[in-house]
Amino acid sequence: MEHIPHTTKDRYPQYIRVLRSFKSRGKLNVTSHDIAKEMNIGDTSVRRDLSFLGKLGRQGLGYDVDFLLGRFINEVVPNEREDIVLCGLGNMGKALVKYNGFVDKTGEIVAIFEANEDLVGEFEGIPVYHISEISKKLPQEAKIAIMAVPKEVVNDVATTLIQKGIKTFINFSDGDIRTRSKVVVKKFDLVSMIQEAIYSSQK
Amino acid sequence: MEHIPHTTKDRYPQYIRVLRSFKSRGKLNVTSHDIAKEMNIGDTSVRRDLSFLGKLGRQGLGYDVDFLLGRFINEVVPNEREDIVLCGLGNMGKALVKYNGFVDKTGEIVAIFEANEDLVGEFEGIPVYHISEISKKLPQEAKIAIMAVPKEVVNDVATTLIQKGIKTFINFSDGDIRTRSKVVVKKFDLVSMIQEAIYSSQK
DNA sequence: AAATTATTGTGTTTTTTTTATCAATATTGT
DNA sequence: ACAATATTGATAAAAAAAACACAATAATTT
Repeated sequence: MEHIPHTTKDRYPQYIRVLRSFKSRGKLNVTSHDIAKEMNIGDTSVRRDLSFLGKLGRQGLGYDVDFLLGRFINEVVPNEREDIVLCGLGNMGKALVKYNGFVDKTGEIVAIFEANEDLVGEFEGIPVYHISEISKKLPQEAKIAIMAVPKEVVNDVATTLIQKGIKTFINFSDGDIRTRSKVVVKKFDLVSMIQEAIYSSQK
Repeated sequence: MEHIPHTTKDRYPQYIRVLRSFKSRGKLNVTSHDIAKEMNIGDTSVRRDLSFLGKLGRQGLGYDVDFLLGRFINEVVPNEREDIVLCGLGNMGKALVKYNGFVDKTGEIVAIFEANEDLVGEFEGIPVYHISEISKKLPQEAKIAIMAVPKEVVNDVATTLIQKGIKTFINFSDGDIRTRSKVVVKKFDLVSMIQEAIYSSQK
């Protein structure tokens, strides 16, 4: 296949976000101009980006939202559904479980690990194990972990998970995950979010 | 001043994040190479980016972490400290209040609005008002709102806030904020985070 | 004190990305 | 059926960004 530019690839997740938004508003068809406006780029760039995935539009009419969304999801998240484990069932952990966002079959939390014995059992239909049981109970297929544990333990928990084969982390803990292993860590950072929001308001 | 490239400006928040990370690790001095490695760009790009803010480094030695961080914060968040209001004190709201991240004097939650009467009073030292009292109790100086309310009400609450002068939203609600007003909305999106993490692991 | 090493800041070149342009084509109105 | 309008996809041109290369300079070693 022809080489896809780096900048184009970086925009893929944003396309999904924008298309989901269009879909949720009941829009069945979009033009490159519609998408471009929402993404703050030029419509030519949108058409160019899309062209790398094939001839997806109809001249004179535009693009089918559902078709385009499916095409992007297939490109960004090829697997049907990822098994995700959650570590930490405090306020953040609970909020994430309840977060009504696991649409598009991207992933599903299949197990929760928590230090507080009182919470062991089940939460929202998902099994909750004690955090000391990670090695024993970690689902085989899980490759992604959401971390919502206190910063004091985040590195120890991560180390155990890496030993058991976790390759990708989404870190909601205050602390950083530092490791020599080649894993992907995506950090949630409220301060950065606030700073970026302030910065955007100024521009 | 000379024109600062768009890509450079977009990297500013990332510089802050990386420098905070260096600082937390006790690093007092960094080279353009150190920063570049952490940001996955070339060291020449780092030096070029920094050069727009002045001659900040010392030849042969590198850059002072504290000085550089201060310089960036001053550029991205010029005000000493922003007053922030939080709407919604469910699991997500509570987690955000406790989030140990309001360093660097970026901002502070000064008031909370919540629909559940039982929670009205105080939380972690911050006054909690009933959500119906936004018009009456919204602090004058507040320009930023963190939204952690259910999707059913997020638009109504946002509308009230906009009328009272809020210009910037950080939206943790499932629902989107749709408005004709020119406000900045930064959306937290767990699905996108997961998708981006999966996508990064593949590359 | 001279040589060596490390590293910044910047002018220049190369590469990448965006924008402009337009033929092709689909839809809609007359 | 024809004209007008809308919009894609692709090629070419322009602009922007990144990488290269190196003089300047600071610290360290011999």
